[in-house]
Amino acid sequence: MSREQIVAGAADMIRRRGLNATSIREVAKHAGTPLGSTYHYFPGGKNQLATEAVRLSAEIVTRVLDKKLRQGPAEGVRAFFGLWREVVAGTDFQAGCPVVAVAVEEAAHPEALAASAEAFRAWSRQLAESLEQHGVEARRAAQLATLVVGAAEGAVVMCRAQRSIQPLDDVAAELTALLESVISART
Amino acid sequence: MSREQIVAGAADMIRRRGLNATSIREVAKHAGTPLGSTYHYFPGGKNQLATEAVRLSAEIVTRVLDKKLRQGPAEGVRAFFGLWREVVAGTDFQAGCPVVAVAVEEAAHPEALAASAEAFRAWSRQLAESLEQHGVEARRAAQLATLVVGAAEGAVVMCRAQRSIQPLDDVAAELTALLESVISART
DNA sequence: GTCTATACGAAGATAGAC
DNA sequence: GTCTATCTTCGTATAGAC
Repeated sequence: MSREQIVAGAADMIRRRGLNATSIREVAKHAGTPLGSTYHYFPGGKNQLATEAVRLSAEIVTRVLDKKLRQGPAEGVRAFFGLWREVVAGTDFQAGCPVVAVAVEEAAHPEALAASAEAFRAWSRQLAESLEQHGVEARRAAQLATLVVGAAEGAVVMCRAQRSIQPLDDVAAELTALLESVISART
Repeated sequence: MSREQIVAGAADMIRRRGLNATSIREVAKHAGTPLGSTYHYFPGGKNQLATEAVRLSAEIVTRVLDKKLRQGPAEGVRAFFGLWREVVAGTDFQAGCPVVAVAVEEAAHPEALAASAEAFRAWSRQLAESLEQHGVEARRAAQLATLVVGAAEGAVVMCRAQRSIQPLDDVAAELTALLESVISART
């Protein structure tokens, strides 16, 4: 089983149960590799594994965003919400965002926390740049981008707790409307 | 040490480290009570303690909201963001929302998860009712209320990861502006 | 380089002495 | 009713046989 599959498995477990409930033992078992091998690939232990899991998850979202934002910020935001909707609904409300899970449980894994911060920053910046390219003033674009990322992440948490997709859909509806009005005003 | 202080201590540890990293042992030590006593007061074990911690935290916010919303939805939203700002900034980005922590780590604590869902629902409903009373149509009011709660919670997570209060302030600025425009349009 | 076996600590929970 | 002592399980991590 390849190294990246171990990381992907770890990311999946983290987004479902959280970081602390994800043991390296279980990650190894899930990947079909012995415990010792896992430590051979990840000498940094749990910290390293969590960090790479966050980075991998962040990159997947970044790539989708990068592609969709070429069709404009509205399309990018739609895709961003679509991604989270798929994760939450596709796992029967079992999974959320691994970046959030790591950020909430911080503590003994500083590098993983830094990777979380970087993920949020990367997504926000992508959205903000796209908004700027469509005429939104820089400060406002940054604010709106943060709002989109924060609201989506918060809505994912609410959806899982309430076992309903409605929070995500509600938030997506409000934000797409808001962004459309902001962009059309500047066009 | 009173029963409620044990719960308050647990809530504080949960919002800092997360649910799984909060052991009953440490909660007991922090409260100055022996481990056995804690199980005497909370025979349901960790599930019960987590559930009560979430409910207590939820009620504190509910009470503030209830009071501030009498001065209108804008004032309520301002207070809501103010609360979270105080928690995040006042702990040097160490603490977040215990309701989110429990929702993200789900797993073996179904009652605690249900309490989280109830907390989100209660806050949203309070905000939605206030918006309705100020002329916002019911469906829209519910959407906006969900947006406020979700965005605040997501921003809290981002603030902790990035060790910056900016996400919360950005989101608050956007949402207060949005709500003002919605309300003034209906007045 | 891969994996087995194990060291060591801490978790949830309980039994039972006071 | 209060607390000490302990049971059992599982966590991270490593030593060292193949």
